[in-house]
Amino acid sequence: MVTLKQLAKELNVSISTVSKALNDSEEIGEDTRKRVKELAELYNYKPNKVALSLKQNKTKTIGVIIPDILNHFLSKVLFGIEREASKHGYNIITCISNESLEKEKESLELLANGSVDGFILSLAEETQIKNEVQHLRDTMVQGLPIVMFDRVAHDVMCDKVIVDNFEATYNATKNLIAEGRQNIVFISKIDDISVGKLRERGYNKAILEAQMSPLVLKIKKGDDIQQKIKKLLKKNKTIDGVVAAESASGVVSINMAINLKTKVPKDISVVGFSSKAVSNHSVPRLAIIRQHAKRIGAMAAEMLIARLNSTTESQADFSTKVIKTSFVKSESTL
Amino acid sequence: MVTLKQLAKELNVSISTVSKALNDSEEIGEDTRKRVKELAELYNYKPNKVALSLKQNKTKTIGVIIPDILNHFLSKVLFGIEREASKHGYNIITCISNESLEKEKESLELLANGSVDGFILSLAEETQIKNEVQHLRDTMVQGLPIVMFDRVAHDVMCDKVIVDNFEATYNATKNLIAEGRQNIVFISKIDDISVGKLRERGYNKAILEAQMSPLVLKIKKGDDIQQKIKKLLKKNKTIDGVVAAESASGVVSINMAINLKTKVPKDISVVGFSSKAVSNHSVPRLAIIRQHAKRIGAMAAEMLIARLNSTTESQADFSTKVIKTSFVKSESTL
DNA sequence: TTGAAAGCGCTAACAA
DNA sequence: TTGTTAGCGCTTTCAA
Repeated sequence: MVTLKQLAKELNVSISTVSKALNDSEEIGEDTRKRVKELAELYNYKPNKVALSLKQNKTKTIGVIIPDILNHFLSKVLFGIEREASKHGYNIITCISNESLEKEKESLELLANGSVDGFILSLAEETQIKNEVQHLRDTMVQGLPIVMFDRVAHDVMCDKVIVDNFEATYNATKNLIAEGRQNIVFISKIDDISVGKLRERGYNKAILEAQMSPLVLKIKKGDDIQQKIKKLLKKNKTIDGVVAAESASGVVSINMAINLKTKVPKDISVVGFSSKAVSNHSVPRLAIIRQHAKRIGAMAAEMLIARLNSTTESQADFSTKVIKTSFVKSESTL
Repeated sequence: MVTLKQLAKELNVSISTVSKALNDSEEIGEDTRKRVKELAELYNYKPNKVALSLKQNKTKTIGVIIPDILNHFLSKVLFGIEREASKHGYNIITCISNESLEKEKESLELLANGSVDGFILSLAEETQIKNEVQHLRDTMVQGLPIVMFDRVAHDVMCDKVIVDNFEATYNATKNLIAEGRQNIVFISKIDDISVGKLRERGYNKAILEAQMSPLVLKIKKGDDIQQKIKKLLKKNKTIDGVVAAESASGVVSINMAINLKTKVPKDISVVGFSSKAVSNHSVPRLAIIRQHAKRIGAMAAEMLIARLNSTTESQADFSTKVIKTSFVKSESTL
């Protein structure tokens, strides 16, 4: 890489002259400026990012820590973050906690050494189970702002972007009830994390309000999801509605129901959190609760960048944005 | 963040003493070393990454440019890269080209200013269509090594990690033929990119060798995949085999066949490139050609890091690793 | 055993 | 209009 020094030497001027010329300083004479710029162009000079970061004490880089990149929702959020960040000239360094508290801590510490200006993160499952948040507080105390999304720690003061999980399943369940469904089951693979619990609660509330009794199927890591759902449907022939906490449960429910000669949506309605792409994986398509993942990511990035740009160390003005889900009907419900 | 300077001041020693003490230099006396380390511990001192990068002229950061993060295969590769990189103390900066040549160029240039030590990338669709590679060569000339994976430019000299696409579909198709299938169709959403073409060629070769005639369905962006496949199956009642270039085509084929009262695998066999997770999205499960995405990512990272660590500017020893696919049978074939 | 000083590449206050 | 200098945080050579 060419440096200012080399340009200066070749042009027989000082380093600062070159620097100023390239930054269009008024101080520099027209012809000098031109000469400098031409040579810089010729050599394809680009200011060294690292030197700039050191000098200006900011890196224009955001640390993103997500629990699982294979999760379609999370990778979509990442997409949203990347797009918004890059729009503002920020890069993102991505770390994957793999649902582990230890790895989350490690990544946070590792990047809190000047590598990034702030963080966007969604908590690891283990972090949520153990409810440990000290590492998050420590990071903020060091002057690195954090924006949490989706799986947030409510007792840490910071900016947050969340989804109306409770309302979403509450409404979805009410919809099925309004269709006349009598025996609605809630199926979830994400029973351990905060958002999973909220979704279950929303379902529960609607069921109890309708004086029905809740029925919940929890699918654990390593379970054969097809077998679990098959068993459930075979055992409970009266099930006529499914609310799924994530896409796999929804899609498999439809496919398995059909395999068992149940008509969808005549005999059973299925609705679940999912994306449009995955909803294609069943015929009929899954009716989906959309989370607007990209918008969540963009919003998180926006909030973080705004905070990084704000001069005032405004302490207590943290805000929580709720991105409302929307319901996309399909042929899997009446 | 605490700096060496602050520690030095508080301890009434020089900056270099502190630096040496923390790096366990032999030069420093036992007790001084201890005092320094204790205070550093107390203040949770961490060496500033940016300063180190500037000094040592390397960032321990890898730039990863991928065309699409919502693609399950690509995000799995990313996962593999991240894990391997982090094992070696490297961070990754992720840019998403969104299949655009322009964005790919931009990202490359943006990071080639000292932000990263090298690149791992998979080409954007547009880059492959226009077959433009100058930006890749330019980057390498600047001294930044590149490792390409999956969608590679064969006429750029660099390390590569690829999949045996041709052989995979050739063998898969031959398997279907061996089952006695007579009318096998190839379905693809990724007709425009190199790997898609290779997969089609593998299918073609097997078909022609068996003296059958190839039948190919191409699904374009924006197409309704369910409708396209439905139409195909309805029109060609004799289709008894499907080779899918990616998971969606495979899964939808099974689901749609069943919807049309075709028995899988009795009347029709389906096999396709996919992952275990997505193969769950049909009953019976899709028989899959596994690409070992994580291993591909890990291998790419390994190759790049090896090159970064090699002192010799060994020019002509670029290598291409082929990660063989494996076939995972299921109930969607005989 | 410790410290001073140079230098990585850059910007900016100040001097000429 | 141009140049000198200091400094961002760190390592390392050389001097004390």
